Amino acid sequence: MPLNDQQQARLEKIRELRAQGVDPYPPRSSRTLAAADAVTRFVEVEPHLGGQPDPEPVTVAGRVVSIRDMGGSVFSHIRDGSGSIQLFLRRDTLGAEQLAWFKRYVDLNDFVEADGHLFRTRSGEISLQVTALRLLSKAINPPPDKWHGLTDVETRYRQRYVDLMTNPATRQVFVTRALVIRAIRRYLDERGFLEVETPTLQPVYGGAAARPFTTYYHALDQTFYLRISDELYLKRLIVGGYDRVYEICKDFRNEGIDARHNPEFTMLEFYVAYADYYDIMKMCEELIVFTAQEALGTLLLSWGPHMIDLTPPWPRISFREALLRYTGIDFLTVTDQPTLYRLARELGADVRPDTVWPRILDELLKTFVRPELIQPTFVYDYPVALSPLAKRKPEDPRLVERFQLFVGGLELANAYTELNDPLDQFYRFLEQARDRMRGDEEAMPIDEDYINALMYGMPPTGGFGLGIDRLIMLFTNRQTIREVILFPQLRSKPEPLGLTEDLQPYLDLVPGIHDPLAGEDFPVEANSG
RNA sequence: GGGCUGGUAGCUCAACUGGCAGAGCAGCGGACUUUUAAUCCGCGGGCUGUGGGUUCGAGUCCCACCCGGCCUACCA
Repeated sequence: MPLNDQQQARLEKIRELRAQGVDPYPPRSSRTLAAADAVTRFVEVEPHLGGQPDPEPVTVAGRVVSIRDMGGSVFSHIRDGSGSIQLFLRRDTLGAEQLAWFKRYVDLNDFVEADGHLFRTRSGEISLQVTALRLLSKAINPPPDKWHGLTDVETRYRQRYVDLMTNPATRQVFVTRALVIRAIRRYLDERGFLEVETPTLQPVYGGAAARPFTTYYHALDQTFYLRISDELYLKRLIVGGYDRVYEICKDFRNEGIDARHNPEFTMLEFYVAYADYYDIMKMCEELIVFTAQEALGTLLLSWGPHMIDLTPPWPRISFREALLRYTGIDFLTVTDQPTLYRLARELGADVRPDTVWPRILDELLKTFVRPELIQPTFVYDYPVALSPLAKRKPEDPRLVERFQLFVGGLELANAYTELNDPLDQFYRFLEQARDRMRGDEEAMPIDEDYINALMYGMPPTGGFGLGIDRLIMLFTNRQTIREVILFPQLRSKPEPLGLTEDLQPYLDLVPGIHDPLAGEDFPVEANSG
């Protein structure tokens, strides 16, 4: 597929510029003010100017995002990271030759810098009366539709750079994302937490129920796994004597991709010695409220058709009550699988005759409870079989001290009083091993070293995990996790963009290259992105 | 994995029951010295996702495949 007419025209302009001795990609800019700062400056000095342009020369720079050619004058907006400013290129000011040069060689998407004087146009827009203009970087690809922007979802994800340069809303999502993560760090740092880094490549995976990605470590001649969780490492650090640790990291789960799941996602986990799950619940509430205030400045969130109010305290409902309320089933009295299965089927839950008892409970929670929990809600005290790393409730060993936070129908956080009894932990691992033998690929393998760590003694500890991506979804009102991940996972395209072939005729435009390699018959292979 | 749905110009989208593949923006040429999606005149631009098939004739119908989206399943 050859380059299109617009790309060819722009490459020809590069050829002409090179021939004129103009570098289309100079190494430096001499910008003196960001676009937004230039506007601010003019607002400040304007009262003293008596309607005249600011006599102080300034230089602004940015991407050309619009050009309106009026003949003897041209209006053009340029945009940098701070914002945008209008350039006014006037034949009388710039000179006929420079104006013609601009019209001939500058296209949308190019980066330019302009010297000139700030002033206000008749229609009231603060602009730069341009006295000189230089090309900073020549763009070969034109921008998408100036009014609709780029809307094709696939292209938006595959070529996120185009999405970002076109759609301000997309840029804002990732600004919010950064603010959220910054606020989380601040909250934890101010409370004496130690930020740590634990292995991404793990010889034994654990801390969650999921299929891992597998890789091979040549130097060690051994199979490794990309972490599905950092939980077991962080608790080793509690054993080691740190009282408060946290890590924000990518976890990897080799599972389906949908609106709430990306195989590679960002998780916050923190652990607090001498705390239990009630303490953690309180911190969870504080952390999310703090983060919303810092990143959004409000506790009221639009979420699809709903308004979510994060004002604490958030309601707490036990797993048992929740199930009772939304399904009428009391799981503490329905302890046999066949009866639970029958009741679940009567409610219309998608369970099979061989679905094990705890999985049916989980299915009921997901189907009937979770979608109802739009306002922030803690569900607590889970059945032990669903939670192999959580401590049992002393007054009822069928339950564990665990809670999950649901907001907007999303499972946002998961926490428990950590199981620190090495023998009980060993027993839970054995149960997992049994499930594994029965074909549950997601059951955890036994981690002997972790048991060994617990055998050295771990203080009573509360632990917490938060899905950062889902929190960002909630804060930015995005219903798809892909919208809050810069480069979400997509299947590779079978045919590449074709640039490897198409660009070869233009290699002579690279300065200093006398032997362009293009004539050599090397295989045309490219990443498809 | 299953169901539904989509892929047409650089971008956003049309094209009835199978009958000459179109528009807007962008581009190219021209006019215009305060515009704001500038305006006006003119002109180019297509492997209709890929490969087969049916037909006098396929963007349209059939089959297979590729890549998306939604739902579902899986994801304690």
